[in-house]
Amino acid sequence: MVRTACDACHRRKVRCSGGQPCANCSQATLTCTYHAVPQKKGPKGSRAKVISELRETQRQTNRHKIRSYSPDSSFDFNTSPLSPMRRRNPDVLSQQMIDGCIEFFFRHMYPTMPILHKGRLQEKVAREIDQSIEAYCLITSICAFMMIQPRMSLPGRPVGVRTNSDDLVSGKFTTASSLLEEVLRLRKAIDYIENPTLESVQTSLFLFACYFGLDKHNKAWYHLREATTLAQIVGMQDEPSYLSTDPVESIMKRRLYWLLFITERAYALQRHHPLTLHATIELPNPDEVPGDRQIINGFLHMINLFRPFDDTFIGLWNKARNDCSTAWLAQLQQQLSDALPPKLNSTETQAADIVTSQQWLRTMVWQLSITNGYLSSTSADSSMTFKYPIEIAKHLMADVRGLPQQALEVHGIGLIEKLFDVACTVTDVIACVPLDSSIFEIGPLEYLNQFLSLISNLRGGGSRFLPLLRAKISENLPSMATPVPKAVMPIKDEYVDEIASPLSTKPAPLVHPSPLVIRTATASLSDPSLVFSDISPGGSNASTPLGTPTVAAAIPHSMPRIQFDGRYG
DNA sequence: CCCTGAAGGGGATGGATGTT
DNA sequence: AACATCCATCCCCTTCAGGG
Repeated sequence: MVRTACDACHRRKVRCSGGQPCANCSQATLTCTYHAVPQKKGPKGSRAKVISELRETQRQTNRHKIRSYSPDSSFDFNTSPLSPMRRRNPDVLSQQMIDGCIEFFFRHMYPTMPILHKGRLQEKVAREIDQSIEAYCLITSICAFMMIQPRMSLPGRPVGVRTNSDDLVSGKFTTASSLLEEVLRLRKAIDYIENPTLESVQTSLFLFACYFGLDKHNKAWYHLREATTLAQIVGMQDEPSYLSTDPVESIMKRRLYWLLFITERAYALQRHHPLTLHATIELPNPDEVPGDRQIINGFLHMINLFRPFDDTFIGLWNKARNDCSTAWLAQLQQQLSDALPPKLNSTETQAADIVTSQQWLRTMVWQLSITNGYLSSTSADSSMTFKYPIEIAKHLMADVRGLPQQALEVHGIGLIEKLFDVACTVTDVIACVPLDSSIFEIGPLEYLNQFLSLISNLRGGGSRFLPLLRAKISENLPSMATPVPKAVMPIKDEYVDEIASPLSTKPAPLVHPSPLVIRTATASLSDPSLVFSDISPGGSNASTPLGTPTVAAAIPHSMPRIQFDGRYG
């Protein structure tokens, strides 16, 4: 018996002589390949999977038999002539799903991730998916990422009948998990680390995005670092590497590098991680792809925003150094203001991310300022005063108000987390800084109400962040009468397909603020660094085009870890 | 119709691995 | 260590298409 049969012999179920080419392939003039990936052997998961499966199907068919007798037509799929090990499992990744996911990606995600060419990707699906494990992994990881988008429906499932939101959610998340597992399994079989391609980098980025969305931040960071490391192995940080490749690929590669650049910086801020990528190559050109002008302009704005958050800032942020100054911080705030033109030349979707990121980054700089004791109540530069976050909140609300809800929702949990970060900072300011309320046309508390209202209305985060924000507010501002925003719409379930949502009329469970123990800032204002040292001096949300990282960071570090709802963890 | 060869279903066998 | 379970290989056999 041969150790591994070649792909053709496996498919033909004939004895394989081994070797290259094997006797059968040689006789049949076939290309003899050994691409098939052996599956892991031995039992996995719960015991007696097959038996329980059989039992379950028998139970179901027995029940059906009573009512009607119909020929079973559910086994006519999956006739693709692939070796069984590489064969797509149509239950998990059907053609329909691939098409649906690609369509969704280019309709909703492309403006924030303009790193794939639609035609090329479709060609890859048609030609390469069965031939190349790299291509298969890329497409599968894209589909997994689409599956965790709040607005994405599960392709191929009848929407409506018998689908309640829980089914849909768990269906989508189960699908996403299977797809992720599939990618990781297949990747083990190829030496993508020693011989990475552009696809490897893209796949790692999508894996990061998936785990980010699933709130699994160790895995997320691992894959982000994998993406940046592979990018460096491929040489993406060197300008000359963009000359030799095919023009379309070169364009997408350049954009990918900059997307990684932005993403890494946002994540570094949120999670106190170091940077690996720097601005070493030319920026993308807005005019190189017809129709992409606006999108790339928006993309350039994002790059501009994150560019100042270099090793120096991150070093200070992570307390690896301490040589900052008032002037430098004030200049950084100025840079953030200058990074954007008065009128954004971008899509609305991007504008949502850009303005939120800008205000969020200002909040980060402000936090660094206060942590290092550089703020003063009398500074002429408002960015160096204690009340600055209230100004930030005001701007943010003004910027966001003009945008359609959808433009905000597309960014998923990431954007909501940024909003949450800013709101938390504002809460702390209101709690700790004596405010002369006459200065503000609208009271700062009103901004908090607006944040609550906004977050509760956005799909994809309300149920995770709203209770946290409520808890934070009631802990720090007990005087603020139950800060329930007026006209709160029922929080729509984050993952309910929009078509299906009219059917699931049950208002999503309003999560009550759990009895969180938030350590309140108790020190006096005479020592501002103490006051705010436990307000996320680092851990806030960053906005990432992928959605921004997370909550826990924005919460005082001493706070116990919170189970949000256990569904995804 | 028969002959031939390919396809592929069924299943024996055995290796690998998780569970007890 | 014994056992259960899953997976891969490949033999055996039936089916079927194409040529005569």
